[in-house]
Amino acid sequence: MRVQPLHKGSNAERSRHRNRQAVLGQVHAAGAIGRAEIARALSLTTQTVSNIIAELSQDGMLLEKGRRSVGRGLPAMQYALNPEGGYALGIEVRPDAIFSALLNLQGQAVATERVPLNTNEPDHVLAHVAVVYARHLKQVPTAQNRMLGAGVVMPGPFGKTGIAVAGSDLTGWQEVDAEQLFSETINLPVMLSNDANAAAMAERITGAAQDVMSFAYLYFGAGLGLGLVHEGHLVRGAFGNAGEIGHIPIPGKDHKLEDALSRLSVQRHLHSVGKEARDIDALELLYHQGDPDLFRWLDAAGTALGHAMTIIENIFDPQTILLGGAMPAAILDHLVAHTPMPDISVSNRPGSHHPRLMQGTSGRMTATMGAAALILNRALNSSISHSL
Amino acid sequence: MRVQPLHKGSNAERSRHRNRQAVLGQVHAAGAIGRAEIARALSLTTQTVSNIIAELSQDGMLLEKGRRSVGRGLPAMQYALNPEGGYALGIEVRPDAIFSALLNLQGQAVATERVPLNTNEPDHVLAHVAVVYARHLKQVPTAQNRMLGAGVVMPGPFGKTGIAVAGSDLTGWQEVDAEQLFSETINLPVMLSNDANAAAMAERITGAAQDVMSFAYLYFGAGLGLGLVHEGHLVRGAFGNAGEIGHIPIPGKDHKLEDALSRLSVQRHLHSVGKEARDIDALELLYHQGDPDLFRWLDAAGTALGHAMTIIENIFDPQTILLGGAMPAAILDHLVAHTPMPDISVSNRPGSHHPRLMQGTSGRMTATMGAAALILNRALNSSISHSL
DNA sequence: GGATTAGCTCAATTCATTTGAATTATCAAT
DNA sequence: ATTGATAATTCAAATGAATTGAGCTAATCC
Repeated sequence: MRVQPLHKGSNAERSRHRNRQAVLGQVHAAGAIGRAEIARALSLTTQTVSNIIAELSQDGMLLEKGRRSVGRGLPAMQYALNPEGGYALGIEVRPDAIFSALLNLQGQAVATERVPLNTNEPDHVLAHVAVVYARHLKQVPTAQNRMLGAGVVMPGPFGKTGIAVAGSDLTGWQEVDAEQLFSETINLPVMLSNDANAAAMAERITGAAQDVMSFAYLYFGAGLGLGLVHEGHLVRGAFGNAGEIGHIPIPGKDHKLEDALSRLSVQRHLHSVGKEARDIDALELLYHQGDPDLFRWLDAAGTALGHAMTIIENIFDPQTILLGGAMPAAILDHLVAHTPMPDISVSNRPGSHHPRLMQGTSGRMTATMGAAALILNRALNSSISHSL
Repeated sequence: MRVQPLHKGSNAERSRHRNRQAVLGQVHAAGAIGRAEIARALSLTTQTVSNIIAELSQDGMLLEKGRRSVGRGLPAMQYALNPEGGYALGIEVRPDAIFSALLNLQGQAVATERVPLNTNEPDHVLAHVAVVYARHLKQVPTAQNRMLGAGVVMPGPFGKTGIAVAGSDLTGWQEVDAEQLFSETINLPVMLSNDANAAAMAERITGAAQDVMSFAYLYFGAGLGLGLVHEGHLVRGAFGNAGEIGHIPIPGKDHKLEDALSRLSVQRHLHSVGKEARDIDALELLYHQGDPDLFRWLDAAGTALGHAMTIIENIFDPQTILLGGAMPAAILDHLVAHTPMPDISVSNRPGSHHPRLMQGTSGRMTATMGAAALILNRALNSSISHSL
């Protein structure tokens, strides 16, 4: 068996590529920044950064934002990302629909769409994706020649495993190389991921975790997912299935974590008392009405969330845990505010800079935009050389 | 707040440094390998690799191992790591003793020592470490000018947390910068880590996980630790305390995982029935005698191990989980052979290349040698530029 | 025994960075 | 208001390390 090298060798051109990315990353992180400051941060000379910035401006990736005087000396010309300098497509394939979002370089959605599906077999899905993508490009003509790639979110786990997500699985996707298929269909580099990982990346690019290097993201999707970001990079696991936290057994009456902590769980609980909450809005309404059954569920969910936190904190020691996904913001708020912090945890430390539990982005499109964020992150943060 | 860049910029010299490391890494992974093959693996030209190999041979890091004919063409000159080309010091500080090991570039221990401690306060420990290090250098004079660095293992968790390891904590270490202190004392670059992470690195450098990029290592130390290696790199967590798995609550009569699965646990269990097993050898003896009390513990431990596996596999999705540390090999063997694999897991996949649970290195020095392996790994595998 | 294949080296070239000097714009002190 | 210090930036030359292309060597294949 051939042992694959961790990292390829470096040469002048690969250095330039890496430095371009690093410069973009600095600009993204700072919002607006001058050449000399970037040079200091990257341990490069101003001359080098100057050359790279000239190149990036030429390519339309950067915009001049005027000079900013901060003390003595020549005020530095500030540069910012040109939002129209690059675009990333985000595709989320669900059993019954495709969600799609086109993000610009600053992570803003410039086009979104939802396409219902009759069948979710590969050919059918791919055809719809091609059509949606074409529609986005027509809507945003600037994106035509500036596509960085596409992120695709599909329900995990990938490959054959002991977990069968009854009913929610896609048919006919087990045996195919989805990344390859999408890449051929839309003629872009594709990154495949599960919903939680993608959502975590969205938080890192534009959301609550922009300056957080290591964090965990508990994501309410169909079940309960976990996105792990360690030192700025996704922890995907050897087979891309890291973060299937919902299936972990917990002490208590419910068998698995997601039996107590998921959208399905709350819907089942409400159903058992004769109430229905078809979607996020319905749940939000019940919450604002102070529905006692919903609050009973929230109590149990909080306990489960405490267990999840103990596990995540002790195994992964993140700076913070974010809570987000397809839940009403009010419910996420409530959980963040009312979940008792576990004592027995390496994260139970005095004087911590970040709260241990924070609210992330809420809503239906979180994972879709996260899919695109996977690509943006690669363009702005990647230390791994692109496959060229 | 200044956002620290993920990666510094690159230039010709940093490229060379990186390429040198990459070449060393290839040689280490292959055992013996020719220039052209390295060049292919790293996407460099043979000329470049040739230059680097000449440099590394000059520096005494590589040895020629004769030509190997594999087919047509000029047989390639094989190169291997010169074991005497570099050394790493491993220090393990325990409450009552210091363990120390000097490893050569191939990961073999060329000197080991155990120094009992009266007190484990910083000054005292540092003085002993300096003495032991000097003794090693006298024993292995070649190492004098070829020290790559020192790895130090101390009982975690680091910093103030909600976990207090009653009695096993070191006194006076909470407020000091241990890495800094060790580095000043022995005048070497120092990497600080907990036992499980270090042991995991040892498995990757010389042990059962040499060609495994992502794995988890369950380590029997004082309690139960977890070392995580993801894509060849340790996952240390934001504050260096990742892997404190022992404190996770599990379903069942025991509160925490390490109440059922640790050396302390088996000793307590045996004590409760009037038996004593002071050390590893005593445990091994009981095992070979078929002691029914020990086997009762093993059954419970296996159940707990199953829980641990479910958590690790579903959160981290590793290629395999290794079991090692300060336990008799026979007991590790037994656990590996008799633990039922959890069904509900992303790792429960047909046709997997690695077994889901494997036996790692057993014995008292595992973590100590792992400490040194942290340094070797940096020299052979690191993608992160050394602080120069 | 000649053709083919593969490993390796020499010398020249190329790429991207660094170095050092010069220029410009601002602040601060006289 | 003038002068000096400071900082950002650019220009041109030098440097470091990789690539390119030609040539040599030692195996196997036919």
